[in-house]
Order: sequence, then structure tokens, then C-alpha cells
Amino acid sequence: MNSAAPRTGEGTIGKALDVLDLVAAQERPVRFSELLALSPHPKATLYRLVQNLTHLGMLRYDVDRQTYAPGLRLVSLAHAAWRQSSLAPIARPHIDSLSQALGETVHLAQLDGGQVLYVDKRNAADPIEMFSQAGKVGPGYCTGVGKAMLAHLPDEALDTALAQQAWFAHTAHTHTHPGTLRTELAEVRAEGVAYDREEHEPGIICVAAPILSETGRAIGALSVTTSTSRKSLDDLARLAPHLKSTAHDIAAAAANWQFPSQ
Amino acid sequence: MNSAAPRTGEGTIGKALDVLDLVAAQERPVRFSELLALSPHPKATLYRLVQNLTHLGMLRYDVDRQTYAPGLRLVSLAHAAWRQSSLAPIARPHIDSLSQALGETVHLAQLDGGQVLYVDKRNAADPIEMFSQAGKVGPGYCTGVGKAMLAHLPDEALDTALAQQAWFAHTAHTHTHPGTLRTELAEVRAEGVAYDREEHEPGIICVAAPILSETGRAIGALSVTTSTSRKSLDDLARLAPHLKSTAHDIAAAAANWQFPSQ
DNA sequence: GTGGATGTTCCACATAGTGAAACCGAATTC
DNA sequence: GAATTCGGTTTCACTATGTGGAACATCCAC
Repeated sequence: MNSAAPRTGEGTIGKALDVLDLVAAQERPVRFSELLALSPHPKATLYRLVQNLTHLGMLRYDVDRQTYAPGLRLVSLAHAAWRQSSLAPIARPHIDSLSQALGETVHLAQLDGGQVLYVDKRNAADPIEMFSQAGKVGPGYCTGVGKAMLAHLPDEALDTALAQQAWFAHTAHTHTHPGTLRTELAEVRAEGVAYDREEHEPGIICVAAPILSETGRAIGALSVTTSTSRKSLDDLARLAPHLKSTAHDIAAAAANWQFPSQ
Repeated sequence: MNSAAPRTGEGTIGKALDVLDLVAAQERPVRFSELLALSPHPKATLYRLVQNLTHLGMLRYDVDRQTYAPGLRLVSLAHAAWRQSSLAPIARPHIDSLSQALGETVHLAQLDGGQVLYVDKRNAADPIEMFSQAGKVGPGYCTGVGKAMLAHLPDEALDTALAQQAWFAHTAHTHTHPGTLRTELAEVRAEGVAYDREEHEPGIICVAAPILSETGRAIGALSVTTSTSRKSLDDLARLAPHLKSTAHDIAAAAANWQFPSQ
């Protein structure tokens, strides 16, 4: 059960983007027939779609291997997107000093279609490799940053966001139902920080604070991530104030240099 | 004189991408009317296009300011593209140690539609920067990496690539004609490295070496960039062997873990 | 050879996108 | 406070564009 296409819209453009997503989702170059199997479109349609995308530089075709991979044109487009639509450029100095001060990995994320999109990451001195990198997406319902942002969503938006979650039990601690998550979100809202208690990856915990706009909307979140072998949840709780104040600083910086409401 | 749309293809998808490019090209959120002025499409058409893209998450609409900016969905797509289609993941350790050894800034670039696309950068001072610089595009005809790659292009591909250049005289040293560049490219091919002799920015010079596949095709290039105030061209020439050997190492690494021909 | 995979092309059909023009509403001007 | 302008949005007849079933072409493997 792949997480149903939530954004799949009508129109040719939507179909084209679905194909792009599909290619990107496989973590390696794919053959036409693989795509065909995964795609709802008939052969000829998919063929033209893929061919168009290739000519447009959005896909790269390897003649020898007969495989398709996401094209580099995307990278240059994303550059613009990252600079304009992400908090990263504004937040960078702040997360830099935060990670410096704490000696732990700091993530900056934003909500995109109910999913968490990591837009920047500052690695601690010794890089423990884990699931995350700028551009990577993660689930909203079982990550610290995800919950921090969901907690500050207007009711209606929260409903749609929750409907977009996979509710897959990554670990024994994962919320698998909107109900239980909702009650935690109330807590998060009250406390101002969210915790990931090994809900996504075993052994990985984090504290996250939302970055709130003047109107109280979450425009992003940042988190300090660590492993249970290094720190306990109580340790993280002690970092919360520091985290909150950094989040506040970023919010202020974002407000100054004009920023979107959603 | 914006550098004419070289890749502008037919089809609805092409149009949609043109719009994306347009939005990305402005370095700030744009209003509908601005786009309208820049776009060849009639009002209604552009409107639907923009609206579709917004619903698909490729553009972000700011209700208050009534402006459009590239959407974050691009960032996640690009992440996949960067990991699969760029040399960056493979080359990172090599450019790391190169920049470490030389204490200078190292760039990794690939050719995309005649333009140079920087896919990674290792700054002497600061550590990891993802899209901050990666994703940026530059001209092919007046950068070190550009010339290094152009020099190893098959004839036909070179012709089309040269046709896509702007030939704008950024400085007094810039090639403004295919002819003079072609003779330099022969030199570059013979020597194995290309120099940027303040052709793009005054005071900025670099040495670049192509990363060649087994078939002799340039799959990328890397460069050491510095300023005339820090180093001379002769200094850079002394770094060339080191640069070449790193380029060779990367090529080998790329060949091992299978890689595209073009 | 025959069978069964691939990837590519054809073509009648209608869906999906087009764009001139009308419409709306807010900010300006008279 | 009616009239004008200027953004942005909607309508609708038209047809260009994309659709997809099916036939075709290759390339193996047996």
C-alpha cells in the first residue's frame, strides 16, 4: 500500500508530475517497463509523457542502460525554490550556532502536503548517519518536527493533513491513529515543544520546536536529534528552552525580511 | 536580453515548465501581472497554468501578498535528482579531501543544456552547504569547469552547446565568439585542464579538470577557485596535477558504481 | 525457428487546454 | 459618490493536444 497519491491532480501537468514523482521514488534509474507497471497510465500515454519530460530536461535517459532518472534541471529549479520558499537561508546562522552550542544534530523542516520536508541540517561534529538530509521528506505524524508543526495548524488544515498520513507503525511507539495523535498534539501545543520518542526510528529521539509566525501559524520547525545511547529524553527536555528561543529568533528574522503566511 | 528559452519545448508540460522557470528566474515572489508581462501566453491561459502549478505544489501562493514563488515540492524532487543524477554523492569524499589539502574552494559541476550546473561545493572554511550553492547555474563559455567539459564534448554536441551560449562579455577577458573559444578548447584538451583567467568575474580565477568517463566523455568537472589577491595563475598551474588526479579518482569511483554516459 | 519479453509508432477519438471577451471588486480619480 | 482604471478571476465556444487500444518492431532465450 503505497501512500496513495494525495496531490495527484487532474490535467496533463499533474500526470507528468506523477511520473516524475514515480521516477524519483525509486532510488535508482528505472526502465520503462518498471514505470509502466507502477503507473496507472496506458503504455502509449506513459511513453509520450516520459519522452516529453526527457526532452524538457526533467528526466535523464541513459541510452546504454535504457533507464530513466530525475534530470538535473530539477536541481537548478530547486535551487530557486530553496532560496525563496524555505526558511533555510534565514535560519542558517541560528541553527549553526545552536548545533555548535549543543554539539548535536539540528534539523530545519517545513510542512509540505502533510509531509515533513527537511530544508536544512546542521550535523554535529561526529556525523552519525541517519535518515535525513536537505530535500528529504519524512512523515508528519511520527517525527518531532512533524508533530510540532501539526500542533499549530488551523483545524481544517489539520484534518486534511492527518488524512494524508500513512499511519504505518515504524516502531512500537508510533501513533497509528489520528485519535491518539490528536491528544498528544494538544499537549505539544501547551508545552511548546514536541518529542519524538523513538516513534520513527528505534534508538533515535528528538525535541522539536515550531517556528511560529506572528499569526500563530507554524511556518517551520527545528529539532535537536540524538540517539538514546547518547542522551535521554530528560536530557533533551533540558535543551527545550534553548531550542524554543532559537525558534523564536528565527521567527523574528523571518518576519523582518517579509515572509509568507502559508 | 534574457538568455532566450533554449529548451522551451512544445506541449502543455513545456509551457508549465516555462512558467516555473520564469518564476524561479525572478529572485523574489512575483505577482500575477508581472508574470503576465514576461510570459508569451494570454492572461487566461497563464492563469490556469499558474493555478495548476500551485495546486500541484510546484508554486506557492502567498494569499496576503498575492505573489507566487517556487514551491517546496521542487526541493524534494530535486533531492532525488541530486542523489541519482549528480556526481556529488560519489565525489564528495574526494572533493572534501582536495579542498582540505589545498585550503581553497572546490566546485563540482556538470553540463546541463550547455550551461554549467554546480552540483556541489566545498568551501575552505565552512562545512556542508547543500543547495545554497549547489543548484546554481553558470555560463559554459567563460568558466573553468565549463570549458573543461566543453573541450571533451563530441563535435555535434559541442556545436549545439556553443549555440546555446550567451557570449556576453562579463569582463575584458571573456570570449565573445565561438571561434576564439574553439581554439582554446583544443589547448584545454591537450593540456587536460582549463583555466578561467578572470573571464567571468574580475579578480576571480580558477583551474578546472574534466571528469572523464571510460569512453572519454566529460561527465563533470571540478575546479579550484580563488582570487587574484590570494594566488596567481602560476600558483594554480602548480595545483593542476593534484586536481587531475582527484578528477581521475572520481571518474574511477563513478565507473565502479555504474554511471551514465550522458 | 518460435515464444515472450521488451520498447516504439499509428491513428480515430474526445478530453483537456486555449484565449477573446466579459466580469468583478478594490483602489483612484474626478 | 458616481466614474474610471487596474489588478485578478470566470465564462464559453473552439480546436489543438494529449489519449490509449492495438499493431508493429526488436531483441533475446529457448
